Amino acid sequence: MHEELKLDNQVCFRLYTVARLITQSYQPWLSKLGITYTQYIMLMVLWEKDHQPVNDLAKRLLLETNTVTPMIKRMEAEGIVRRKKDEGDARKTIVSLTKKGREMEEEAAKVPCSMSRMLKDMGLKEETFLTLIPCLDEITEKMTVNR
Amino acid sequence: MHEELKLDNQVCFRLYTVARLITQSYQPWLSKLGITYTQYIMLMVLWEKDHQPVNDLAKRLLLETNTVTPMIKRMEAEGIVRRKKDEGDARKTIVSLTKKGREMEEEAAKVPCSMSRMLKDMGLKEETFLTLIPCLDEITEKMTVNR
DNA sequence: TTTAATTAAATCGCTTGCGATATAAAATGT
DNA sequence: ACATTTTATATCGCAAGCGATTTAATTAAA
Repeated sequence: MHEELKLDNQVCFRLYTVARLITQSYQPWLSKLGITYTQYIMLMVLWEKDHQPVNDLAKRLLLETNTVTPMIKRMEAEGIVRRKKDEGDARKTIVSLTKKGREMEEEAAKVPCSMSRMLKDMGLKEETFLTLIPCLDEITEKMTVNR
Repeated sequence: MHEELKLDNQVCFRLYTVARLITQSYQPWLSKLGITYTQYIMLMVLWEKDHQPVNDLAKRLLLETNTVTPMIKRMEAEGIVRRKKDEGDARKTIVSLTKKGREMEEEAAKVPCSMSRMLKDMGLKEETFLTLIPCLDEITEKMTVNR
């Protein structure tokens, strides 16, 4: 048996699992809003700064445009965002929030608090998450230097 | 602006990002083996213990059977595993490694070492990952008590 | 200025991941 | 024995996620 191939020795499997578990636990609240987790983080980006080209949105979320374009189109179909060609540079597609998309921010603002309470009720301490942050940021930074 | 909705304040986004980035960085080696990351962890489970029902594999990876069944079928089509109904309990499908699947372990055993070196070359310290492990394990444990 | 290279989006094909549901076998209850 | 419930797997439909390629617009180069 190759010790290095044991699942229990894999950090990546742990990250993969925790990311899925946490994302799943957002669903009860997000489904009330009628959005997915990925759409939720996309909206966060737009609530912070409206009217951005697809490329900037993709860069911010560290996703490829071939993930973002179809996603934005689904959100457009839901009436959450609008797509319009940039007048200065016709290659760019500018994504903007609709009234509906802007108004969702109020409801969405309750989600982080609900999540915190739920995690706390499960017996998870804030400290556990605070320990993760600098490590995750370091990994992200080192793995994205050339982008 | 709702402070709690800023992307930079989201632990979950960090987890989601790092999990994707690390998984992606496995690809150069895994594509040589002709498998995906999820297939790689599935193989790890089978290399540890061959001949397991779909349900046990799913439980071990904390996935649903509706994710595992199609995946196993693709691996079967690749000639890596074999599926056979359990003789004692006809509800169960037992998944076993083929000769090809077993032989892949030798090549796969080189992957963790290559990954470690690559991460090190990026300037990431072993310590960063070791800090993550207990936190991730605690989260996984607390989030899966009722399964 | 015409050509070549770069950039921005979009399209295609395929694998995951998961909620919901279906099917069949086994276990349990009456 | 027969109906009910539980368990194990599979199927369906849809949203990501991403490698590879395409298309169109802009920029740089010759």
